[in-house]
Amino acid sequence: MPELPEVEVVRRGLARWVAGRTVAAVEVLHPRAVRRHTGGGADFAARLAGRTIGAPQRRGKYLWLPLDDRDLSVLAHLGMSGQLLVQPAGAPDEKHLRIRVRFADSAGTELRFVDQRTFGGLSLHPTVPGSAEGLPDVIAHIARDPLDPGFDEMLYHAALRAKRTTLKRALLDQSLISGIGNIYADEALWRAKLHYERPTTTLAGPRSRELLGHVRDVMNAALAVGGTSFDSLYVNVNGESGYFDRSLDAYGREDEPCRRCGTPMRRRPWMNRSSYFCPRCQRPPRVSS
DNA sequence: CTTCGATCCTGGTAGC
DNA sequence: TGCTACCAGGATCGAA
Repeated sequence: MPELPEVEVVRRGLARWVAGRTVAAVEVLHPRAVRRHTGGGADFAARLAGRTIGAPQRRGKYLWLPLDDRDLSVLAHLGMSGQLLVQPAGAPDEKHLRIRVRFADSAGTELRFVDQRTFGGLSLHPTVPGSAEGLPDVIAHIARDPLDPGFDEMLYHAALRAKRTTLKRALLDQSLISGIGNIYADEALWRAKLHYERPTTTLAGPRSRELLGHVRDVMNAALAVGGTSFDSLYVNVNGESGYFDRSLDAYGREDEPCRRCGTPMRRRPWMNRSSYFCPRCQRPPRVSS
């Protein structure tokens, strides 16, 4: 499941292998992969052809490629299973190949969007006026992520505490703080010894800063390891958690001993997914919702 | 306005 | 063995 660290690794791969190249032709093989593009697949392909790709950018789990005149950007979201691969033009199509981008140069590689579950996709959007990075207008509401130098920490802490919700819901709220998904939310909460259902209103400033620190730490740790699975013809993305899955302390560890206290970890159904936590280190709030 | 839950999708696997 | 049911989950949209 690509969250911020995985998407950042992909961004770096695109920066190296795709930036500066001019698009020759685009092939949309599955309409769902361009469903966020209002004009449909043919329009997406026509508008992208002939354009030159600028420096890839990222905010949270969103990735985008500004185009030459900065009027439009290609927005990409990997969803749950999306991959952006740089492959030799002659390589056999992947089973779930959804979009192919051919280039007008002699490098011999093409960009492929492969996505089994089709939660992800590509689309073209006007950029926010004055945005140097070519921020697509449709993601202007997405908060900056905790690794962004422009992340406003004071604003975040105040907004978090003003929410009438629970900690994990808030961590997953991309308009409050972006880039966190189910895996890193559970990891950060475990590190902070906080229960996922604790009301945000009860989190005092110091604890909130501590939690944010753990979010950053776990993401940086994952990023450091994720970078190693990169090679030249494969813009990373193993869709999985990369090498970091061996370092997870909470996610997926039901019945395994807590790495701090040895108590068996628990899994609880939560919002049509799961929450993993240590019942001893992460005590539930007194008044549970 | 804010919060909450259902829904989209497909492949792997557990269970019968 | 072959089938069904369930699980993974980010973002969106409509309901409360």
